[in-house]
Amino acid sequence: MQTNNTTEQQIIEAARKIFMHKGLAGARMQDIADEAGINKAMLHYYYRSKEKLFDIVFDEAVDKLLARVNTMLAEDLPIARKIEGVVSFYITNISDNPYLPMFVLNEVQQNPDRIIQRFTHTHLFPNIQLFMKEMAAAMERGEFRKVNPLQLLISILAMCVFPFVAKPLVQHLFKVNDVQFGMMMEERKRFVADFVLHALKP
Amino acid sequence: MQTNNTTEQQIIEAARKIFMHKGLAGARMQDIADEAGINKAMLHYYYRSKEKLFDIVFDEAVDKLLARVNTMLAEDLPIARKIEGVVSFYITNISDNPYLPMFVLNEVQQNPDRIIQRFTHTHLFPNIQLFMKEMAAAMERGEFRKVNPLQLLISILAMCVFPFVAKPLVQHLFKVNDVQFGMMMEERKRFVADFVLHALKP
DNA sequence: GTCTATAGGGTGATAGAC
DNA sequence: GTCTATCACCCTATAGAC
Repeated sequence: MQTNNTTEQQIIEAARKIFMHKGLAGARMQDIADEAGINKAMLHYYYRSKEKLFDIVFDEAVDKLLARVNTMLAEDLPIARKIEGVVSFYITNISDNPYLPMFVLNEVQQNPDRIIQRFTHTHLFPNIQLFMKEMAAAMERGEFRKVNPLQLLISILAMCVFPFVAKPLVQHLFKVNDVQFGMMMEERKRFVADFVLHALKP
Repeated sequence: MQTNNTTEQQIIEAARKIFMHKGLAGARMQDIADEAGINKAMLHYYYRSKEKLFDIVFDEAVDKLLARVNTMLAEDLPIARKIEGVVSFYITNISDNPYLPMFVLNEVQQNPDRIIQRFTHTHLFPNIQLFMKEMAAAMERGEFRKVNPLQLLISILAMCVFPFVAKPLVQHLFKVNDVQFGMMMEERKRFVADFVLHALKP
């Protein structure tokens, strides 16, 4: 049982790496087996099918992407601090898994039904609505300039996520290696927070 | 020759639709043949292989995505007007082809080398650099608040492109149908331009 | 130019020895 | 639990009749 647990974990890690880079359609069971250093038959022994293995990796990815940001969204902070917190948490989170957003967005497009179930299961949506209401309230108080809260939310998300989705393009066009890209994203935490707060100044 | 031309075009249009939605790995030659209403063998008769057919569709997509924005980047306008123009052109352009950015970004990640050749062929990069220089100059004049021009450029791009990349998610989470999404993107042109210009106020 | 039939190779999944 | 061998199917690509 002790090796069992390890092998299972090795398979999941290998599957995560392969699926993340190649997607469901592009990934091969042989690739995953090679990456895990085991036989192809073992994959089916532990996880019945490619589809099941993918579901596990995908669900895990969505949870990882949202869990920490979700808690930050619910915290009791002044709205400006909360924006800074969400931006910082989100960029940190994705920096640890740079291929995660592209992976999720791509597979959502391929199979929208899957995500409907998954995203509904997490308690994300209430917290997003809370966040939007707090921003709307700050506008009413005159603390923020009045803008469409949904457009604002999408913009904040966009500025955090997009650089990673476009990572290969950014790296090529502006000749930045992985280390430099990491530094750019670290700098970006302050940039995005400042950018948003300036844009919302009355 | 007259039917020849038509069939060729039908194939390209079918290939574009299928490749856009399913990607290179996910698309099947049978899908494209069905979509074009012809036989599978015809695809190979007109375009030797799946790869060649894909290359044509992909190159065409990149050109479409960049051509109009590229000219706008080079125009002689005050920087604030140019930002408004770029944002408006870009959102209009993508609205006509909502799956285009996801398609390009996804395939760039799968095969970075392909894009290196393609993006270099267009004259995009000089115009991007011009745009960044003009923004930097506006900062020097005190017309704009001083920020990192590269971070700024990525942010503008992000706010234009990301909504389309995340379209299925946005539509589900906020219960917007295709018509409403179209209206949101129309509204977004002004939102993004205002947001950026406010964020850059000294 | 357009079709049917099929080659040739790969892929997910399973059977069965150890 | 782990491996080899193999099945059954699917996919790209081509040959060849019309």
